[in-house]
Amino acid sequence: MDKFLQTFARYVLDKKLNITAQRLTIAESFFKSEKHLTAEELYLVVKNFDPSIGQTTVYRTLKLLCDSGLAREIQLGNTSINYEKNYDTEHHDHLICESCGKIIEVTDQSIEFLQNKLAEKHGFTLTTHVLNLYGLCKECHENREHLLNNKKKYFLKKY
Amino acid sequence: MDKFLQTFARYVLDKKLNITAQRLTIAESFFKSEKHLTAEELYLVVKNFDPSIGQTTVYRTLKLLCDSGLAREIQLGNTSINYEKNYDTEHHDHLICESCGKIIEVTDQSIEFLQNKLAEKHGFTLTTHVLNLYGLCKECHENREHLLNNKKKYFLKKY
DNA sequence: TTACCTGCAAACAGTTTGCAGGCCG
DNA sequence: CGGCCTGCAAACTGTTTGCAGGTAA
Repeated sequence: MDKFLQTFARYVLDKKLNITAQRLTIAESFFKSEKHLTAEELYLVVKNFDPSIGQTTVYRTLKLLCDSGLAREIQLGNTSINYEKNYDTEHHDHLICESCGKIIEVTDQSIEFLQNKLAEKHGFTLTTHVLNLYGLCKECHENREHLLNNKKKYFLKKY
Repeated sequence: MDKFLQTFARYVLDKKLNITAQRLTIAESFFKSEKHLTAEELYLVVKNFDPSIGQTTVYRTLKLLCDSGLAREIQLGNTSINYEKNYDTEHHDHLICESCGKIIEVTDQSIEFLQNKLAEKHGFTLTTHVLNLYGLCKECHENREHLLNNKKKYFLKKY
């Protein structure tokens, strides 16, 4: 973890920018977090540490983290931007439960391989990709069985 | 095309809503369009037909079209929501050029198959998925060759 | 000292909502 | 006629920007 802070610090210095308490606090909170946070969510976490930090600075620091390659923007819902760690980890895809919001990260080499082949076929040079699979997780699927039954009844009545 | 208008009209009536000139104009413009429009873009098209239509109505009608299953929201860039036709077409993935913005629609059965297997492995029941491949199209890749060379020089100088 | 950094408030873009009047059926 | 529909303006959300004062090096 400190390793990432150091990487971040080095990047900041390289760009002739300053290392500040705010930037370190925000970066550290980001590295510590387990989830895909939005700027808003990270702001709330950071504010617990140091209530004087404003959200503007969180936005700006997240942008810095992305520039440095340590973070990455991802699109999960249609609402706002989530930020994901982008170091020390393979690229991964997401299984997203539309009911409880749970997100499972997965990697699948054979899918990656086919994606590359597909891009090649169309003359594309890939830089990145997004694969989100939306649906219901096992638990939610079971809980919703009765809802589905209701829907079935509705259709039967209708036709 | 008229077929889709009729489907839309039937859906509207089914929901005990009214068929109005605005809704028909907006739906027709949407069906005619070849691209993935945003609400804003569709509004501009519609305004050519009938300048009295407001964007609020475009938003509301697009929502109706989604409810009816004839349209679908998709995320392409990080900015706004694009709407895509969702009828009479297979599901398709997108190859997106980050330079010129060109979008190529593709389908790949073997990738779909692997996605389903992946979801199954995690107990997920899929409803939909998003696969966007970002990169450079052939033309842009070639045009950017010299830019890449400049970057290389930069790195060599630095290390 | 000098340029960068920060928090605040204001601006902004995309989208949604409240409302008064209008139209469909 | 009654409830749905519309356009307008205003509200809202997430994000960015201008600015005056503060801080790193």
